[in-house]
Amino acid sequence: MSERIQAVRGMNDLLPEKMVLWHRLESVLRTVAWQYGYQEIRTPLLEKTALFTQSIGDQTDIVDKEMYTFTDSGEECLSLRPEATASTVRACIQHGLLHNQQQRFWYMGPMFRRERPQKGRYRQFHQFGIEAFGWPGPDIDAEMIRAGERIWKELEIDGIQLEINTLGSSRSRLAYRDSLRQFLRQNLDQLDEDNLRRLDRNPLRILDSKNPDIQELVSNAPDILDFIQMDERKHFERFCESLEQSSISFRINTRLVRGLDYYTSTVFEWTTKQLGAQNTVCAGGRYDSLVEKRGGKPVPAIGFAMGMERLAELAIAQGKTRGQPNHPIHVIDITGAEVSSIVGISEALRDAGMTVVDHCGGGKLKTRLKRADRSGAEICIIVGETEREKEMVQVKFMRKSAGPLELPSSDLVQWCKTNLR
RNA sequence: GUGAGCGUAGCUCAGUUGGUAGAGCCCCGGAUUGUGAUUCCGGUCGUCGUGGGUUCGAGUCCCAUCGUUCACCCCA
Repeated sequence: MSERIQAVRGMNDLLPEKMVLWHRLESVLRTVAWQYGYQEIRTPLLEKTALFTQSIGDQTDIVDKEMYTFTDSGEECLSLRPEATASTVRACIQHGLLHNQQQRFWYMGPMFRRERPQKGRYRQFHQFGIEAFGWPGPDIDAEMIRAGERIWKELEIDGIQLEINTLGSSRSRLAYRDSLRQFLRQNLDQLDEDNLRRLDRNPLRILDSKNPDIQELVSNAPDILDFIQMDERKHFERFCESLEQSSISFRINTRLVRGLDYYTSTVFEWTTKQLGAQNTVCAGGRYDSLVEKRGGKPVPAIGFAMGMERLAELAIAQGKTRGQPNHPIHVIDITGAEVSSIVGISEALRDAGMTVVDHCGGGKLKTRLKRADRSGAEICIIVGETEREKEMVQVKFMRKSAGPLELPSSDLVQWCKTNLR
Protein backbone atom coordinates (compact mmCIF):
# COMPACT_ATOMS: atom_id res chain seq x y z
CA MET A 1 0.00 0.00 0.00
CA SER A 2 1.33 3.44 -0.87
CA GLU A 3 2.09 5.93 1.84
CA ARG A 4 -0.92 7.90 3.00
CA ILE A 5 -0.66 11.64 2.83
CA GLN A 6 -1.73 13.37 5.99
CA ALA A 7 -2.77 16.95 6.55
CA VAL A 8 0.03 19.44 7.12
CA ARG A 9 1.09 19.58 10.77
CA GLY A 10 -0.98 22.03 12.76
CA MET A 11 -3.59 22.38 10.02
CA ASN A 12 -6.88 20.85 11.00
CA ASP A 13 -9.86 19.42 9.20
CA LEU A 14 -13.15 20.72 10.52
CA LEU A 15 -15.48 17.74 10.28
CA PRO A 16 -19.27 18.05 9.99
CA GLU A 17 -19.79 17.31 13.66
CA LYS A 18 -17.83 20.43 14.63
CA MET A 19 -19.30 22.60 11.90
CA VAL A 20 -22.57 22.86 13.83
CA LEU A 21 -20.76 24.77 16.56
CA TRP A 22 -18.64 26.76 14.12
CA HIS A 23 -21.67 27.96 12.22
CA ARG A 24 -23.18 29.20 15.44
CA LEU A 25 -19.97 31.03 16.38
CA GLU A 26 -19.73 32.61 12.97
CA SER A 27 -23.34 33.62 13.01
CA VAL A 28 -23.06 35.32 16.42
CA LEU A 29 -19.87 37.14 15.42
CA ARG A 30 -21.38 38.35 12.17
CA THR A 31 -24.54 39.49 13.90
CA VAL A 32 -22.77 41.42 16.64
CA ALA A 33 -20.48 43.12 14.13
CA TRP A 34 -23.52 44.09 12.13
CA GLN A 35 -25.32 45.39 15.23
CA TYR A 36 -22.48 47.85 15.84
CA GLY A 37 -22.49 48.99 12.24
CA TYR A 38 -19.31 47.26 11.12
CA GLN A 39 -18.93 46.20 7.48
CA GLU A 40 -17.25 43.05 6.28
CA ILE A 41 -13.93 43.19 4.48
CA ARG A 42 -12.13 40.24 2.88
CA THR A 43 -8.51 40.56 1.91
CA PRO A 44 -6.24 38.00 0.21
CA LEU A 45 -4.58 35.27 2.23
CA LEU A 46 -1.35 36.07 0.44
CA GLU A 47 0.38 39.44 0.63
CA LYS A 48 3.79 40.83 -0.17
CA THR A 49 6.10 39.88 2.66
CA ALA A 50 7.19 43.49 3.17
CA LEU A 51 3.67 44.42 4.30
CA PHE A 52 4.08 42.25 7.37
CA THR A 53 7.73 42.95 8.10
CA GLN A 54 7.03 46.67 8.06
CA SER A 55 3.70 46.59 9.91
CA ILE A 56 4.03 43.90 12.53
CA GLY A 57 7.74 44.49 13.02
CA ASP A 58 10.66 42.51 11.64
CA GLN A 59 11.95 41.90 15.13
CA THR A 60 8.86 40.02 16.23
CA ASP A 61 8.89 36.23 16.26
CA ILE A 62 5.76 36.15 14.14
CA VAL A 63 7.50 37.80 11.24
CA ASP A 64 10.98 36.60 11.94
CA LYS A 65 10.38 32.91 12.53
CA GLU A 66 6.76 31.99 12.02
CA MET A 67 5.67 33.23 8.62
CA TYR A 68 5.09 30.98 5.66
CA THR A 69 7.19 32.90 3.16
CA PHE A 70 8.20 31.92 -0.33
CA THR A 71 9.24 33.39 -3.63
CA ASP A 72 6.74 32.83 -6.42
CA SER A 73 7.73 32.15 -10.01
CA GLY A 74 7.66 35.87 -10.73
CA GLU A 75 10.41 36.30 -8.13
CA GLU A 76 8.10 38.13 -5.77
CA CYS A 77 8.51 37.51 -2.05
CA LEU A 78 5.10 36.57 -0.63
CA SER A 79 3.76 35.44 2.72
CA LEU A 80 0.62 33.81 4.01
CA ARG A 81 -0.97 36.33 6.36
CA PRO A 82 -0.18 35.75 10.03
CA GLU A 83 -2.89 38.26 11.05
CA ALA A 84 -5.29 40.57 9.25
CA THR A 85 -4.77 44.11 10.53
CA ALA A 86 -1.87 44.83 8.19
CA SER A 87 -3.88 43.65 5.19
CA THR A 88 -6.92 45.65 6.24
CA VAL A 89 -4.88 48.82 6.54
CA ARG A 90 -3.25 48.11 3.20
CA ALA A 91 -6.64 47.65 1.54
CA CYS A 92 -8.00 50.84 3.12
CA ILE A 93 -5.13 52.91 1.81
CA GLN A 94 -5.10 51.25 -1.59
CA HIS A 95 -8.78 51.93 -2.17
CA GLY A 96 -8.91 55.34 -0.53
CA LEU A 97 -11.40 54.14 2.07
CA LEU A 98 -9.99 56.40 4.76
CA HIS A 99 -10.04 59.57 2.70
CA ASN A 100 -11.95 62.07 4.86
CA GLN A 101 -14.09 59.35 6.32
CA GLN A 102 -14.40 57.12 9.30
CA GLN A 103 -14.82 53.39 8.80
CA ARG A 104 -15.78 50.35 10.80
CA PHE A 105 -14.78 46.94 9.39
CA TRP A 106 -14.87 43.33 10.46
CA TYR A 107 -13.18 40.26 9.03
CA MET A 108 -13.11 36.54 9.62
CA GLY A 109 -10.86 33.91 8.12
CA PRO A 110 -7.77 31.74 8.27
CA MET A 111 -4.34 32.97 9.39
CA PHE A 112 -1.04 31.12 9.25
CA ARG A 113 1.84 30.92 11.69
CA ARG A 114 4.45 28.20 11.68
CA GLU A 115 4.55 27.50 15.41
CA ARG A 116 4.80 24.22 17.24
CA PRO A 117 1.16 23.18 17.62
CA GLN A 118 -0.36 22.87 21.06
CA LYS A 119 -3.70 23.36 22.74
CA GLY A 120 -5.36 26.44 21.27
CA ARG A 121 -2.50 27.09 18.85
CA TYR A 122 -2.40 25.81 15.31
CA ARG A 123 -0.49 26.61 12.15
CA GLN A 124 -3.65 27.44 10.29
CA PHE A 125 -6.09 29.07 12.64
CA HIS A 126 -9.04 31.41 12.31
CA GLN A 127 -9.54 34.89 13.59
CA PHE A 128 -12.51 37.17 13.78
CA GLY A 129 -11.64 40.82 14.21
CA ILE A 130 -13.02 44.33 14.06
CA GLU A 131 -11.16 47.50 13.14
CA ALA A 132 -12.29 51.12 13.44
CA PHE A 133 -10.52 53.92 11.60
CA GLY A 134 -10.75 57.65 12.17
CA TRP A 135 -11.92 57.98 15.75
CA PRO A 136 -9.30 59.44 18.07
CA GLY A 137 -11.38 59.49 21.26
CA PRO A 138 -11.84 56.93 24.04
CA ASP A 139 -15.49 56.32 23.11
CA ILE A 140 -14.57 53.96 20.27
CA ASP A 141 -12.16 52.15 22.60
CA ALA A 142 -15.05 51.43 24.92
CA GLU A 143 -17.25 50.40 22.00
CA MET A 144 -14.72 47.69 21.15
CA ILE A 145 -14.97 46.35 24.67
CA ARG A 146 -18.75 46.43 24.68
CA ALA A 147 -18.83 44.54 21.38
CA GLY A 148 -16.53 41.91 22.87
CA GLU A 149 -18.68 41.60 25.98
CA ARG A 150 -21.77 41.23 23.85
CA ILE A 151 -20.14 38.37 21.99
CA TRP A 152 -19.44 36.46 25.23
CA LYS A 153 -23.01 37.10 26.30
CA GLU A 154 -24.52 35.92 23.02
CA LEU A 155 -22.34 32.82 23.01
CA GLU A 156 -23.23 32.18 26.68
CA ILE A 157 -19.55 31.81 27.49
CA ASP A 158 -18.44 32.94 30.92
CA GLY A 159 -15.32 33.03 33.06
CA ILE A 160 -13.58 35.50 30.78
CA GLN A 161 -11.57 38.28 32.42
CA LEU A 162 -10.79 41.63 30.86
CA GLU A 163 -7.46 43.35 31.41
CA ILE A 164 -6.59 46.76 30.04
CA ASN A 165 -3.58 49.02 29.89
CA THR A 166 -2.21 51.94 27.95
CA LEU A 167 1.09 52.07 26.14
CA GLY A 168 0.93 55.77 25.35
CA SER A 169 1.93 57.21 22.02
CA SER A 170 4.74 55.57 20.12
CA ARG A 171 7.03 58.35 21.35
CA SER A 172 6.32 57.82 25.03
CA ARG A 173 6.43 54.09 24.53
CA LEU A 174 9.92 54.39 23.06
CA ALA A 175 11.02 56.51 26.00
CA TYR A 176 9.63 53.90 28.37
CA ARG A 177 11.27 51.10 26.45
CA ASP A 178 14.67 52.75 26.81
CA SER A 179 14.16 53.25 30.49
CA LEU A 180 13.03 49.67 30.99
CA ARG A 181 15.96 48.36 29.01
CA GLN A 182 18.31 50.41 31.14
CA PHE A 183 16.79 48.98 34.29
CA LEU A 184 17.07 45.44 32.98
CA ARG A 185 20.65 45.90 31.89
CA GLN A 186 21.48 46.74 35.49
CA ASN A 187 20.05 43.34 36.43
CA LEU A 188 21.44 41.31 33.56
CA ASP A 189 22.51 38.46 35.81
CA GLN A 190 18.88 37.81 36.79
CA LEU A 191 17.65 37.35 33.22
CA ASP A 192 17.31 33.91 31.74
CA GLU A 193 18.16 33.04 28.17
CA ASP A 194 14.70 33.79 26.77
CA ASN A 195 14.52 37.17 28.40
CA LEU A 196 18.05 38.14 27.35
CA ARG A 197 16.86 37.62 23.81
CA ARG A 198 13.78 39.75 24.46
CA LEU A 199 15.92 42.51 25.90
CA ASP A 200 17.13 43.40 22.43
CA ARG A 201 14.09 42.47 20.41
CA ASN A 202 11.08 43.46 22.48
CA PRO A 203 11.91 44.39 26.08
CA LEU A 204 8.28 45.18 26.92
CA ARG A 205 7.55 41.47 26.51
CA ILE A 206 9.70 40.78 29.55
CA LEU A 207 6.97 42.45 31.59
CA ASP A 208 4.56 39.57 31.05
CA SER A 209 7.09 36.77 31.40
CA LYS A 210 5.75 33.62 33.05
CA ASN A 211 8.96 33.07 34.96
CA PRO A 212 8.25 33.90 38.65
CA ASP A 213 11.80 35.19 39.23
CA ILE A 214 11.42 37.58 36.33
CA GLN A 215 8.04 38.69 37.61
CA GLU A 216 9.67 39.46 40.93
CA LEU A 217 12.40 41.46 39.23
CA VAL A 218 10.00 43.30 37.00
CA SER A 219 7.82 44.39 39.93
CA ASN A 220 10.57 46.89 40.73
CA ALA A 221 10.91 48.09 37.15
CA PRO A 222 9.88 51.56 36.07
CA ASP A 223 6.15 52.05 35.57
CA ILE A 224 4.85 52.79 32.11
CA LEU A 225 2.29 55.24 33.48
CA ASP A 226 5.12 57.57 34.51
CA PHE A 227 6.11 57.98 30.89
CA ILE A 228 2.71 58.77 29.53
CA GLN A 229 1.66 62.28 28.57
CA MET A 230 -1.20 64.02 30.31
CA ASP A 231 -3.59 63.84 27.34
CA GLU A 232 -2.87 60.13 26.88
CA ARG A 233 -3.55 59.57 30.55
CA LYS A 234 -6.86 61.43 30.23
CA HIS A 235 -7.81 59.29 27.27
CA PHE A 236 -7.25 56.18 29.33
CA GLU A 237 -9.24 57.57 32.26
CA ARG A 238 -12.20 58.41 30.03
CA PHE A 239 -11.99 54.91 28.61
CA CYS A 240 -12.12 53.39 32.08
CA GLU A 241 -15.04 55.61 33.07
CA SER A 242 -16.99 54.51 30.03
CA LEU A 243 -16.47 50.87 30.92
CA GLU A 244 -17.66 51.54 34.44
CA GLN A 245 -20.76 53.26 33.10
CA SER A 246 -21.52 50.14 31.12
CA SER A 247 -20.94 48.03 34.26
CA ILE A 248 -18.12 46.13 32.61
CA SER A 249 -15.66 44.68 35.07
CA PHE A 250 -12.00 44.98 34.18
CA ARG A 251 -8.57 45.03 35.72
CA ILE A 252 -5.87 47.53 34.93
CA ASN A 253 -2.66 45.61 34.36
CA THR A 254 0.30 47.90 33.78
CA ARG A 255 2.31 44.83 32.75
CA LEU A 256 -0.01 44.10 29.85
CA VAL A 257 1.82 44.58 26.56
CA ARG A 258 1.33 43.50 22.99
CA GLY A 259 3.56 41.36 20.85
CA LEU A 260 3.11 43.33 17.67
CA ASP A 261 4.97 46.56 17.10
CA TYR A 262 2.12 48.66 15.81
CA TYR A 263 0.15 48.95 19.04
CA THR A 264 -0.06 52.27 20.88
CA SER A 265 -2.18 53.80 23.63
CA THR A 266 -5.11 51.63 24.75
CA VAL A 267 -4.51 47.89 24.79
CA PHE A 268 -6.74 45.16 26.16
CA GLU A 269 -6.99 41.41 26.46
CA TRP A 270 -9.67 38.91 27.41
CA THR A 271 -8.32 35.75 29.00
CA THR A 272 -9.70 32.54 30.44
CA LYS A 273 -8.35 29.88 32.75
CA GLN A 274 -9.97 27.08 30.78
CA LEU A 275 -7.68 26.88 27.77
CA GLY A 276 -4.32 25.87 29.20
CA ALA A 277 -1.29 27.90 28.27
CA GLN A 278 -2.93 29.72 25.37
CA ASN A 279 -5.25 31.66 27.60
CA THR A 280 -5.96 34.72 25.48
CA VAL A 281 -9.32 34.55 23.75
CA CYS A 282 -9.35 38.03 22.30
CA ALA A 283 -6.92 40.92 22.33
CA GLY A 284 -6.37 44.24 20.66
CA GLY A 285 -5.70 47.89 21.03
CA ARG A 286 -4.99 51.15 19.30
CA TYR A 287 -2.56 51.46 16.43
CA ASP A 288 -2.73 55.19 15.81
CA SER A 289 0.40 55.50 13.71
CA LEU A 290 0.15 52.43 11.50
CA VAL A 291 -1.89 53.98 8.70
CA GLU A 292 0.57 56.80 8.31
CA LYS A 293 3.48 54.39 8.48
CA ARG A 294 1.97 52.42 5.65
CA GLY A 295 1.80 55.50 3.47
CA GLY A 296 -1.63 56.90 4.23
CA LYS A 297 -2.58 60.12 5.89
CA PRO A 298 -2.45 59.90 9.69
CA VAL A 299 -5.62 58.16 10.84
CA PRO A 300 -6.19 56.93 14.39
CA ALA A 301 -7.28 53.32 14.55
CA ILE A 302 -8.20 50.55 16.95
CA GLY A 303 -9.13 46.91 16.63
CA PHE A 304 -9.19 43.50 18.18
CA ALA A 305 -8.85 39.91 17.02
CA MET A 306 -10.18 36.75 18.59
CA GLY A 307 -9.05 33.19 18.02
CA MET A 308 -11.97 31.16 16.79
CA GLU A 309 -10.45 27.77 17.65
CA ARG A 310 -10.06 29.02 21.20
CA LEU A 311 -13.62 30.25 21.19
CA ALA A 312 -14.79 26.86 19.95
CA GLU A 313 -12.79 25.03 22.61
CA LEU A 314 -14.19 27.31 25.30
CA ALA A 315 -17.73 26.69 24.10
CA ILE A 316 -17.11 22.94 24.18
CA ALA A 317 -15.54 23.16 27.66
CA GLN A 318 -18.64 24.98 28.88
CA GLY A 319 -21.08 22.67 27.11
CA LYS A 320 -22.40 25.40 24.83
CA THR A 321 -22.23 23.39 21.64
CA ARG A 322 -25.83 23.32 20.53
CA GLY A 323 -26.51 24.42 17.00
CA GLN A 324 -29.56 24.72 14.81
CA PRO A 325 -31.35 21.39 15.15
CA ASN A 326 -31.97 19.89 11.74
CA HIS A 327 -34.85 17.45 11.43
CA PRO A 328 -34.89 16.56 7.77
CA ILE A 329 -37.60 14.65 5.98
CA HIS A 330 -36.39 11.33 4.64
CA VAL A 331 -37.96 10.02 1.46
CA ILE A 332 -37.78 6.26 1.10
CA ASP A 333 -38.83 4.47 -2.08
CA ILE A 334 -39.17 0.70 -1.63
CA THR A 335 -40.74 -0.12 -4.98
CA GLY A 336 -37.38 -1.45 -6.06
CA ALA A 337 -37.11 1.00 -8.96
CA GLU A 338 -33.54 1.88 -9.72
CA VAL A 339 -34.49 5.51 -10.23
CA SER A 340 -37.27 6.54 -7.90
CA SER A 341 -40.38 8.02 -9.43
CA ILE A 342 -41.08 10.15 -6.36
CA VAL A 343 -38.15 12.57 -6.52
CA GLY A 344 -40.73 15.11 -7.66
CA ILE A 345 -42.22 14.97 -4.17
CA SER A 346 -38.81 15.75 -2.68
CA GLU A 347 -38.34 18.73 -4.92
CA ALA A 348 -41.80 20.06 -4.11
CA LEU A 349 -40.95 19.85 -0.39
CA ARG A 350 -37.69 21.67 -0.98
CA ASP A 351 -39.61 24.34 -2.90
CA ALA A 352 -41.49 24.84 0.35
CA GLY A 353 -38.18 25.37 2.18
CA MET A 354 -37.80 21.97 3.80
CA THR A 355 -34.72 19.77 4.09
CA VAL A 356 -35.27 16.50 2.30
CA VAL A 357 -32.94 13.54 2.16
CA ASP A 358 -33.60 11.07 -0.66
CA HIS A 359 -32.53 7.52 0.04
CA CYS A 360 -30.55 6.83 -3.09
CA GLY A 361 -29.31 3.37 -3.87
CA GLY A 362 -32.11 1.35 -2.34
CA GLY A 363 -31.47 -1.15 0.43
CA LYS A 364 -33.55 -2.74 3.11
CA LEU A 365 -36.33 -0.72 4.65
CA LYS A 366 -35.18 -1.56 8.14
CA THR A 367 -31.67 -0.29 7.47
CA ARG A 368 -32.95 2.84 5.84
CA LEU A 369 -35.30 3.67 8.70
CA LYS A 370 -32.42 3.20 11.08
CA ARG A 371 -30.29 5.58 9.07
CA ALA A 372 -33.13 8.12 9.01
CA ASP A 373 -33.53 7.84 12.76
CA ARG A 374 -29.82 8.41 13.40
CA SER A 375 -29.74 11.51 11.25
CA GLY A 376 -32.50 13.08 13.34
CA ALA A 377 -35.30 12.74 10.81
CA GLU A 378 -38.65 14.13 11.90
CA ILE A 379 -40.72 12.07 9.49
CA CYS A 380 -40.12 9.51 6.76
CA ILE A 381 -42.12 9.48 3.57
CA ILE A 382 -42.41 5.85 2.49
CA VAL A 383 -43.65 4.75 -0.91
CA GLY A 384 -43.94 1.11 -1.90
CA GLU A 385 -45.90 -0.73 -4.59
CA THR A 386 -49.23 -0.50 -2.74
CA GLU A 387 -48.91 3.23 -2.14
CA ARG A 388 -47.80 3.94 -5.67
CA GLU A 389 -50.81 2.18 -7.17
CA LYS A 390 -53.16 4.26 -5.02
CA GLU A 391 -51.09 7.43 -5.53
CA MET A 392 -50.67 7.67 -1.81
CA VAL A 393 -47.69 8.11 0.47
CA GLN A 394 -47.11 6.87 3.98
CA VAL A 395 -45.97 9.38 6.57
CA LYS A 396 -44.11 7.73 9.43
CA PHE A 397 -43.38 9.73 12.56
CA MET A 398 -39.89 9.29 13.97
CA ARG A 399 -40.13 11.64 16.96
CA LYS A 400 -43.56 10.79 18.39
CA SER A 401 -45.41 7.62 19.10
CA ALA A 402 -48.31 8.28 16.68
CA GLY A 403 -48.90 5.56 14.10
CA PRO A 404 -48.23 6.08 10.41
CA LEU A 405 -50.51 8.20 8.25
CA GLU A 406 -51.73 7.59 4.72
CA LEU A 407 -52.06 10.64 2.50
CA PRO A 408 -52.76 11.28 -1.16
CA SER A 409 -49.43 12.27 -2.77
CA SER A 410 -50.95 15.54 -3.92
CA ASP A 411 -51.76 16.61 -0.36
CA LEU A 412 -48.32 15.91 1.09
CA VAL A 413 -46.68 19.29 0.63
CA GLN A 414 -49.63 21.11 2.15
CA TRP A 415 -49.74 18.64 5.02
CA CYS A 416 -46.04 19.14 5.75
CA LYS A 417 -46.42 22.91 5.66
CA THR A 418 -49.17 22.87 8.28
CA ASN A 419 -47.91 20.05 10.48
CA LEU A 420 -44.16 20.48 10.54
CA ARG A 421 -42.52 23.34 12.29
C1' G B 1 13.67 25.92 17.92
C1' U B 2 13.78 23.14 23.30
C1' G B 3 11.57 19.47 26.71
C1' A B 4 8.21 15.64 28.35
C1' G B 5 4.12 12.11 27.51
C1' C B 6 1.62 9.00 24.02
C1' G B 7 1.26 5.84 19.03
C1' U B 8 -2.72 -1.52 19.39
C1' A B 9 -9.43 -2.31 14.58
C1' G B 10 -12.94 3.34 11.33
C1' C B 11 -13.63 5.48 16.87
C1' U B 12 -12.66 4.93 22.50
C1' C B 13 -9.30 1.95 24.81
C1' A B 14 -7.51 -3.12 27.54
C1' G B 15 -3.27 -6.22 26.82
C1' U B 16 -0.07 -9.21 33.59
C1' U B 17 7.10 -11.02 35.01
C1' G B 18 8.49 -11.27 27.01
C1' G B 19 4.77 -17.01 25.18
C1' U B 20 -1.56 -17.76 19.68
C1' A B 21 -4.12 -10.07 18.99
C1' G B 22 -8.73 -8.40 22.79
C1' A B 23 -13.41 -5.52 24.46
C1' G B 24 -17.10 -1.76 23.71
C1' C B 25 -19.01 1.49 19.92
C1' C B 26 -19.71 1.55 14.59
C1' C B 27 -20.78 -1.43 10.28
C1' C B 28 -23.00 -6.04 8.04
C1' G B 29 -26.31 -10.50 8.32
C1' G B 30 -30.28 -13.08 10.98
C1' A B 31 -34.58 -13.74 14.71
C1' U B 32 -38.88 -10.25 11.76
C1' U B 33 -40.28 -10.89 2.75
C1' G B 34 -42.85 -3.73 3.94
C1' U B 35 -41.49 -0.45 9.20
C1' G B 36 -36.29 2.76 13.07
C1' A B 37 -33.92 4.34 19.12
C1' U B 38 -34.65 -1.39 23.34
C1' U B 39 -33.64 -6.82 22.95
C1' C B 40 -31.21 -11.56 21.36
C1' C B 41 -27.82 -14.48 18.04
C1' G B 42 -23.91 -14.41 14.46
C1' G B 43 -20.08 -11.94 11.39
C1' U B 44 -16.15 -8.42 9.05
C1' C B 45 -12.18 -5.27 10.47
C1' G B 46 -5.14 -5.06 12.55
C1' U B 47 2.09 -4.86 8.56
C1' C B 48 0.42 -3.56 17.24
C1' G B 49 3.26 4.06 13.53
C1' U B 50 7.97 2.68 10.69
C1' G B 51 13.02 0.60 10.54
C1' G B 52 16.79 -1.82 13.08
C1' G B 53 18.63 -4.56 17.58
C1' U B 54 18.38 -8.18 21.94
C1' U B 55 15.91 -13.10 22.37
C1' C B 56 14.26 -19.88 20.97
C1' G B 57 10.26 -16.22 20.95
C1' A B 58 8.83 -8.89 21.08
C1' G B 59 2.46 -5.31 21.17
C1' U B 60 5.69 -5.78 25.68
C1' C B 61 12.86 -4.65 26.44
C1' C B 62 16.80 -1.30 23.71
C1' C B 63 18.12 2.28 19.66
C1' A B 64 16.71 5.29 15.69
C1' U B 65 12.92 7.62 12.97
C1' C B 66 8.11 9.57 11.84
C1' G B 67 3.44 11.12 13.75
C1' U B 68 0.72 13.21 17.73
C1' U B 69 -0.41 15.67 22.50
C1' C B 70 0.99 18.99 26.25
C1' A B 71 4.40 22.57 28.14
C1' C B 72 8.53 26.24 27.17
C1' C B 73 8.74 29.93 23.57
C1' C B 74 5.19 32.84 20.76
C1' C B 75 0.36 34.80 20.61
C1' A B 76 -5.56 35.29 19.13
